[in-house]
Amino acid sequence: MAATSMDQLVSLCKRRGFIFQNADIYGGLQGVYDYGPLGVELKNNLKAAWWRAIVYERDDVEGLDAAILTNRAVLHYSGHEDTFSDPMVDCKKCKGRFRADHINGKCPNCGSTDLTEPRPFNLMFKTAIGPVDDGSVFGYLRPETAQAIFTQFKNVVDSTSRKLPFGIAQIGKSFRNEITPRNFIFRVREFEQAELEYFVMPGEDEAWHEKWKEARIAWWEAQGLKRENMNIYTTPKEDLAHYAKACYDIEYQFPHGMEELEGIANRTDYDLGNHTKAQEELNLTSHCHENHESTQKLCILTDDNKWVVPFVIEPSMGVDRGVLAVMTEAYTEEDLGNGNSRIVLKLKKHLAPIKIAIIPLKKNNEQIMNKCHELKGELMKLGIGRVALENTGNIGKAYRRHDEIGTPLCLTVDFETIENQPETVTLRDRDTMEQIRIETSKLKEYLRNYFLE
RNA sequence: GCGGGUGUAGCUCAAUGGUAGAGCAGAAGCCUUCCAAGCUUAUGACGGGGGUUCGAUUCCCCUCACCCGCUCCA
Repeated sequence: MAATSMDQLVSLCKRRGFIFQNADIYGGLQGVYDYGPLGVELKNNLKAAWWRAIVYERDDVEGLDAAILTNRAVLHYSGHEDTFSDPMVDCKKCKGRFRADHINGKCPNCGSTDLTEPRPFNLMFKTAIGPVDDGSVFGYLRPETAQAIFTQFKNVVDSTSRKLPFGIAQIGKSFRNEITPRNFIFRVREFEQAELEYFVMPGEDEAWHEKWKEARIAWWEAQGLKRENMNIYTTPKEDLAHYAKACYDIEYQFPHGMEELEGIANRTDYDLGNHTKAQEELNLTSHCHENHESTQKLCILTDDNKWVVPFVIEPSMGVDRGVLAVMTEAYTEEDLGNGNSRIVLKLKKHLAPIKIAIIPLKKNNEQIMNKCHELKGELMKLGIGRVALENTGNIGKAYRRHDEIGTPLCLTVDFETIENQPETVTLRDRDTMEQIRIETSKLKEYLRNYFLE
C-alpha cells in the first residue's frame, strides 16, 4: 500500500534527509525546496534512468545541456511573453482575480464593475543581465527546457548529421512564477524537467505520438509505478495549449489526487516555425509569429532532397514530480505482528539512494569493525553507488533505518565472519527480510550482478 | 490573490499570562546483540517582528511558511 497522505512523506523526507524546505532557518521560501543527502541520490538515479532509456538505449537521440538564462527574443517568438503574462484585474468588491481579456469589464463572480486597472501578471522570472539594472537589458529564467532545444536545432543537426526521425533530450531546471505553489514538491517555482523533443516527418507525427505514449508508460512502470495508479488523460481540443495539436497527460495517483506527472504533446511545427527565418518559404502548418530576427532556417533535408520543418513529439516529465511519485508508490507500512511494524521504502533498486549498508553485529568489537571498514572500502569502488556503514550498535535498528530509506541490501559482519573459514557475511533483503550467507570472495561479483545486471 | 486552518526539540505530540514536559530519533559509552531489548551520560524547542502587560509560547497586530477550498496552472 502506497503513501496515503502527503504529511507522511514530508515528515520522512525531512527526518531522513531527502527533501528540505529551502531557507528553512529563515522561515522558508514559498514553493522552493532543496534535496538533501538521500534526495539528491534518488533524484540523480531517476534522471540517470531517464537518460539511459532515452539516450543510451536508443540510437536516435542526442543530448543537450543549455543555459537557464534565456534571450528575451526566444521567449518572445515562442509565444511565452504573450501567454505567460496575462493582464489580471481584481474585483474590489468580492476580491476575485480574473484575466482581463476573459471578463469584459464586469466581475463574473459578483457582477460588480468596480475593478482595478489591468496589471500584468508574469509567470516568467525576469532578471537583469549585466551590471546596470535600469530595466533596459533583461532576460528570463527559462520557463521550460524545450525552447533551447528548438533554438539549437540547427546546430545539433549540423554537428551530428541527423536525419528524421531523431530526438534531442535535455534535463534541467526551469522556473515559473506559479500563483499557488502547493502540495510539497508537486507545484513549485523552481523545478526540474526531463524533456525530449522528437522530430518526425509531418504526417508521421500521430503514429509517433502513440508510440511515445506507450514507451513512456512502460518506463514509469519500470520505475516502480503501478499501472493501476496511473491514468492517461487526453486533453480535449478546446483545452489544448497554444502550441499543441494533441496532448496526453500521464497522471499519477499522488497523495493529494490524480495529477499530471508527464505531458506528451504533439507540438507540430509550431516551435521550429516560430523560430525560423523565411517562414513563407517553408509551408508551415502552424499559425506562427512573424519572425525577422532569426538568422537560420530551422528545417532539415529529407532523403528525396526536400527541406522540411519537422513536427515535434514532446514527452516532458517533471523530475520532482517523478521523485514524489516513486516515493509515494514505494512508501509502505508493514505490520510484522507482535505489535511490531516497519516503514519500508520499496524503491526499485536502481533508484535507491543507498545501495548497501554494512552493519557490524557488535560495534565495540575491533575485529568486526575492522572487517566492516575493509569491506566498505572495497565495495565503494564497485561503481554501484553509495555504500553506507551503519554503526548503530543494534542490528534490528540498523535494518529498520535502512528499510525506511529503501536500502535494498544490508550486509552484516558477525562473529562467524571473523572466526570461521572461508570468510562469510550475511546479506539481508529489504522486502522479504530474508538472509543468505555468502563468501566474501564472491561478494563483488554477486553485487555487480545484483545491481548492474 | 481570496476564504478557512496550522506553526512548541530532528520527528510525533502535551501543558501554561509567571520563560515549557514526554515518546521516538540523534551523540558518547556498557553488553558475543540478527530484525526498533536494556542500562549510563550529555545534548535539544515556543517560525520572525512589533504591541498590550510588572511579566507573552499563551492575548492583539503585522509578516513568513505549510495544509484545505477557490482562483490560476506553458
